[in-house]
Amino acid sequence: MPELPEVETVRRGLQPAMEGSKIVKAEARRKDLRFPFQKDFIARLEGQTVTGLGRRAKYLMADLTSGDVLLMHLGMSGSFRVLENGANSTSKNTPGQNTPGQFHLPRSEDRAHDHVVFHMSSGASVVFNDPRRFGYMKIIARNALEEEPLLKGLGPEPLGNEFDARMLAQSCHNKKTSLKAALLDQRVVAGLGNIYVCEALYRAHLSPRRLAATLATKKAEPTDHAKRLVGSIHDVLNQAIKAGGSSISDHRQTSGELGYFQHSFQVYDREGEKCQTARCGGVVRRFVQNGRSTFWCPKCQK
DNA sequence: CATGCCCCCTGCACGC
DNA sequence: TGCGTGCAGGGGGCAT
Repeated sequence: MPELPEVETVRRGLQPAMEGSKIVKAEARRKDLRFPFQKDFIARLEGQTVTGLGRRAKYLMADLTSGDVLLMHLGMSGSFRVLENGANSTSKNTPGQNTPGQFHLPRSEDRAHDHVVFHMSSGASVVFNDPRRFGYMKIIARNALEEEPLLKGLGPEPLGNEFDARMLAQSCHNKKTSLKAALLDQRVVAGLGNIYVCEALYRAHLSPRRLAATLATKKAEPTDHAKRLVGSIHDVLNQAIKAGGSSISDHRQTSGELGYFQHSFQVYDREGEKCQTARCGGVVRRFVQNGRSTFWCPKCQK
């Protein structure tokens, strides 16, 4: 599921359930996700109030009253869902349904691959589900965030103020890789993934095979290509966020609703289809680049 | 240092 | 129906 627009959609969905609420109980239902949970993972969560839920690149970051930050990554298949007034609710318990002090999900809501559950004082339960377990959670002291290896090398936010054509040209002018590989590199710009890189390159009419360095002049000044590309990245991300992200396979918003930006893909997963660019007449092709599928129109992306 | 490849894991679509 | 193969939104770790 999760590139920047999907993670941002998740953040907005979790905010009402988590911000300002206390984590009354936390459950880790296995010993690891991609990495083992820290030994004190549960202890550092229970009793803490979430004061804010932010996002950096594809990471969610929950600020806790203790001064810790809960870092969460969705990997390839991670998703959250919010169960309002779940069986953990202390104020709205149906008599006989729950033993006081116990925290259970309604039977019908307990699914395979539910690995982490936060029972919030609001009565909501926040459930992390991740079949492939490429996702992970890690608690970091806020004053140690700057040294955190997982975050350290991240480049600028693509929708942030520092990311512009000048900066993109600057970070690409010495690169020997393709434009596709450069945009997937989270140190160049943080938050794009395979779908949105394909879409942005298509919309900018730039070939994924083009050398990244061609975004800059010899003096590392941005070319028109760089300016066009930054515009396309902004456009595609903003449109996707507005659409609640993309639901390919089973990505859901936290409410369970589907995102719908997948219907707006112009090249991704459209191999063999006619190019949508006016008067192009090309056909969308697929090839493997750095081990990942690239979709593009060889006729109008140069 | 930069680059590219392998691999972690499960589920699903496809061809036979 | 069942089985084998390939592929999937990411990115850490390692060889080159």
